Amino acid sequence: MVEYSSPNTNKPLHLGHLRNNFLGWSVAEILKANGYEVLKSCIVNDRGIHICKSMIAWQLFANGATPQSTNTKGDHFVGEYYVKFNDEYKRQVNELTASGMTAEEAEKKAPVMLAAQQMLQDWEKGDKDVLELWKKMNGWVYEGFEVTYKNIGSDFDKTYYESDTYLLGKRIVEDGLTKGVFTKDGDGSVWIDLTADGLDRKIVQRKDGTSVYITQDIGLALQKYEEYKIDKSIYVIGDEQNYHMKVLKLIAEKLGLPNAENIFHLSYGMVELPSGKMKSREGTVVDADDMVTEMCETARQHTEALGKVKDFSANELESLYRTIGMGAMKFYLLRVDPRKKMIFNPEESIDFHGFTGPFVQYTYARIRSILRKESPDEQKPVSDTLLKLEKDILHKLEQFPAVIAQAASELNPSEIANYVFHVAKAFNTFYAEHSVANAESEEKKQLRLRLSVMTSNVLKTGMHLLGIEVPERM
RNA sequence: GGUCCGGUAGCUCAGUUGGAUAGAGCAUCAGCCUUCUAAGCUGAGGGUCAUUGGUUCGAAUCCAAUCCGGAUCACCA
Repeated sequence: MVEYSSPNTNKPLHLGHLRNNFLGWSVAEILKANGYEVLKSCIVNDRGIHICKSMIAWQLFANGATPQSTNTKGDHFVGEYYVKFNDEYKRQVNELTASGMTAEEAEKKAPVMLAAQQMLQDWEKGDKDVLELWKKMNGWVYEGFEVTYKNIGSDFDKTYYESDTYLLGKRIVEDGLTKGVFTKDGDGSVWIDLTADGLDRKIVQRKDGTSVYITQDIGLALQKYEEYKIDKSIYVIGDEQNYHMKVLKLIAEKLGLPNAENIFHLSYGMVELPSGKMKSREGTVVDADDMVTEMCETARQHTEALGKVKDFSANELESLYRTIGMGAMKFYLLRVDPRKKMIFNPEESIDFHGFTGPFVQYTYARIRSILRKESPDEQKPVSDTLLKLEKDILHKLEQFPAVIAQAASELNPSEIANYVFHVAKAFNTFYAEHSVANAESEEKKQLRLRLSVMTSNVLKTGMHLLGIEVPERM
């Protein structure tokens, strides 16, 4: 099982989430290509203090506004209130410190923060009004996410909701207490001591009895196993959570959960801006929806400038722009080693030349153009000698199965991206030097037609493993 | 401070089970469209592989130290 995406329902998706989504989807496909049975799953972090924050802000500032009334996409609408909460929180903290409170005290006593904490307790108690507001606002976010997921091609076989799994987590905490894995402090909070394993003491339940982040993860780990008896549980989660995942696995082992040793954290690096890390709360994020729109727009400009598809219908054009725009974006995010952090400079938009998605797509379209005019004839003899550039292509093509296996064993789609680029490069070099249609002999022509078919198949299959479509013409 | 990750061309990245002149793409410069799509092809310039020491016939790759950058160690998620 590959768990990926895992959004919070308090803000829209950004570029970092896109890396996660593309990576998770691609890893799942690569594993399938190696014969594994794969389930794609998603845990929606739909409850918790962060959700309450946007709910509080909506109550305070919205005056009943809705996504419909403001004509805003639902996830963006709710995200605005998450930002408003943090603005108000900062303002209140400043006010309190100005009146003589220490910063630490002010952060705990700010009225909006107290209100959010109270709301979380009310939520866990099942307060009717709180639950109703929660459902309403999450509903808005889901409507927004649905659009984004459809755009970027993310899909899931199973979606889990934290609001369903946290109770199982809390039950496991109870069990752990009786087993002596966890201990309760004087104030009622529950802890696990991992100092013997080189880590720290970690809280698993707050003194007010509400659950923390890791509580639901423990519950989910068990639930996944009980439902599907999975033998490998891959979590596609950012490397900022390395410690958290280490703790999760350790706790699972100490609790004796049946699948503890199958938990694997596919840790990927953050996408950073030249100015540093993206922060939702400070508005320094590259929004996922904006990014998609921009890429398709850039694809349109390039396509129009080249003027090769003037006979396309409006629908065909729209679909082509999406194919190229998304191809450029996915390839860009998947071509580097997932474990490494990467820097994205919004000033320099994603390239369409060189080591890019459109380069590979272009090579494919070029080959299809040849094959529309002529296809190999199985009856005719094939040249039995290979020129250097023909041999180069064949040599590359032969590596495909090994590359797929390698990508699977490393859970690394960049292996595929690099490979597919080199195949395309080899074909283009050949293409500039030799002609297929006007080959020196009929045998040569047959050979080259077959090479073309094989190359186009490898490119198409390889790109599919990255979640990228290839166009017949561009 | 503890733990973990990283530092390769102006920029973004490959290469790290030790092996020949360290590779791409972008950017710069010079060429290539009367024949299958120039989103392409060919070539040039550009590197003390952070630094120092060690192991080795041989180090970008292994070891140690140092410097620089980042993540994390929350009753946030």
